[in-house]
Amino acid sequence: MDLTARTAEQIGEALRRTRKARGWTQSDISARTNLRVATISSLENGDAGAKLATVLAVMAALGLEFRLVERGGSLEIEDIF
Amino acid sequence: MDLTARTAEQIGEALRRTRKARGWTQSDISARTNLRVATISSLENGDAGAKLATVLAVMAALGLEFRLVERGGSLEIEDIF
DNA sequence: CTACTTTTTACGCCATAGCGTAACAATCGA
DNA sequence: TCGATTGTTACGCTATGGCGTAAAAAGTAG
Repeated sequence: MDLTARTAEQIGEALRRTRKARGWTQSDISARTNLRVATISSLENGDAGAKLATVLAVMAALGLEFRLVERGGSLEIEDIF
Repeated sequence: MDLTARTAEQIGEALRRTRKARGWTQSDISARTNLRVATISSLENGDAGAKLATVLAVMAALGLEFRLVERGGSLEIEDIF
């Protein structure tokens, strides 16, 4: 499961996929973040207008963190050693 | 240079670091994104209220992309093969 | 110390995120 | 097939992001 994202749609997809992988509902995320289910829904559907705080809250609830990497940079040997 | 981020502050720092590494000014980013210099400044200083679109625009200008990874998950062997 | 560049902050304005609340639609299990 | 859970959409409301514009503050080279 590669969770690379350059767009709000890709971030939303990644969040939804992770949530499903955890077996959770949007309501579960809502409870853990104090965000409304509607907000989670909107975010998962790729709302680019969402606030960074909102994204970070959901990420935290899912136990995820961001890594900012060079575009297309798919695991080079220097990254390992 | 590890660009892992869980907070708006960390994202801002990562963006600023990358920009400096490219030898660019906020004004350069502004030109490439049509965002105001003030907006770039605010973002680099950790504005959690920033819009996702804003973050993504700056990321694109810097040639960066997001990777959503398990918290603390620092390169496990399964990620390589 | 002085000019120039870069970054930060301010003000008025408009657009919209996320809230409470609620209804509606879609998905799923028995 | 149907009841129930889950997800999407809507309305009015308040708060605030990012805009244009501008000025002040901080950093840098000479």
